Amino acid sequence: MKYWLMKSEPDVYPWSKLVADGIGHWDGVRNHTAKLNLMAMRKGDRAFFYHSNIGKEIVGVMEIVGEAHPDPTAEEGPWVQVSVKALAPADPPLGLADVKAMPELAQMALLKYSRLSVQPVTPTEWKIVCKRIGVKA
DNA sequence: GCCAACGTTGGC
DNA sequence: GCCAACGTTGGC
Repeated sequence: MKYWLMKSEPDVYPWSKLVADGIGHWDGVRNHTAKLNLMAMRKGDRAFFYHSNIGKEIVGVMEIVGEAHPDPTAEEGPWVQVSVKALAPADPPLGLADVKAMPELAQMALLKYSRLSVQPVTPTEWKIVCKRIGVKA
């Protein structure tokens, strides 16, 4: 199983909307590195839901329930989306400032590649973050 | 509102 | 193929 972190601006698509929807389609990704990560996802992988811009915190955990397939919102180019399902909310959420304050998370892509919207998380990082957000890893 | 990082575009 | 200009993301 692989682990990921996916960003969404909460005024565009917040965690609460995914919870309400049940299953969500992660579309709109227009960056090649992010696309490669989407294509590497497999059913059963887990991902953190991160609110960018507003909140700047990890707010929940998702499961990948549908592997990469064509993104219908893409007007040109072969972009892809995946399907996700909310598993558990972060209680409490883990803010960007908290991540920065934890030396053991200093290598997270969240800090190193701050503009990448779909990024991998190592199993070690996954475990550490889960512990902090009250979610069973 | 500003700025750093970084991707994309277009002239040459 | 290089690089300047420009656009976008996202933190502060």
